[in-house]
Amino acid sequence: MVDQSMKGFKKILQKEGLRFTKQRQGVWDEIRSSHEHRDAEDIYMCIRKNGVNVSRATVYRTIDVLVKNRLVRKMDVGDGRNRYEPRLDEGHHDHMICVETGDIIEFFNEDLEELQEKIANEHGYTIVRHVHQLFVKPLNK
Amino acid sequence: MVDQSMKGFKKILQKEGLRFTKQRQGVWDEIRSSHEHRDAEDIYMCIRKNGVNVSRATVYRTIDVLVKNRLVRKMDVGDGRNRYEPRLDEGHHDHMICVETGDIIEFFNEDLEELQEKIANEHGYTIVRHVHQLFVKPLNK
DNA sequence: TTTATCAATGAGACTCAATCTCAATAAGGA
DNA sequence: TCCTTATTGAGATTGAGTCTCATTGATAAA
Repeated sequence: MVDQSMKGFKKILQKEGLRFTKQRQGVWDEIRSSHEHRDAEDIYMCIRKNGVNVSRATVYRTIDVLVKNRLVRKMDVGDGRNRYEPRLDEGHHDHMICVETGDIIEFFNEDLEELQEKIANEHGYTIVRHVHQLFVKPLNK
Repeated sequence: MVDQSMKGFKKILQKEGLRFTKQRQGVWDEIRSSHEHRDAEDIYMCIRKNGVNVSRATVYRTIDVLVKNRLVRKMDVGDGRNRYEPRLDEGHHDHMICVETGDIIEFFNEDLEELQEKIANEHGYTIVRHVHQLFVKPLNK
């Protein structure tokens, strides 16, 4: 099986006029390896644990490229540290954040997406991107 | 006409066991004076321009009290600086941010609110608060 | 009024995620 | 191999926001 997402990464580097280095590979490998919503420090530490020598600067720089090219999604959870998740082929979703446990639950609702666009249109705009986070607590208690 | 919102502010300070001082009054007066979405530095500078001697520390501390007691709404626009707007009696709304001009447009849609709660319920949660921002661009061009 | 008590303030130190600098290093083409 | 140019990384810097603590101010008790 061909490593499709690494191919896509190489294509993006090429498009951006950037070289393929083991540091950049390390960053993308690490982010791809998990569907969790992780912060830059966590990603940085894990790459080093895997034996790839990399600096924080390079991690941030590479993440910027990945975010720009939609291989990674950046999310601001409101605690000062951005979180990152790979955008493989699952399609769009938003997040629900449990205020009691910190759990992050993904959700997607087509009606919601349509309604948002409709609201923007009514104001003379079209949506470029959106941030939608529900801070929630469990129902049963 | 009685100054209703200043009364509310005094009541809140009392409830929190805090004294009514001219610095705190200055912060609330300044935020109340405009419906714009301003950052702390802007609010701080304006208070000083109005002749009230206050420090950044006091501005931040007072804003915290106001946010906690829902007299002020804190919003993270994603550029590192939080914005604040007074919560007078207009009720809830979300924001649309124009990526071309930086304009912030307020909107409210009942269906959207209901749909969100429904989605949370389906996952076994209830909404405590939510962040919903549409980053948009003008339709006509 | 005097004294005691405790909250409030503010200047500046500090935090911490993220960005920037720039000398050293590595990649890739000829 | 040599050469050019991008990349890297250690550490400095930034900037919003928070914290410290000595001083000030308000209130209460006597």
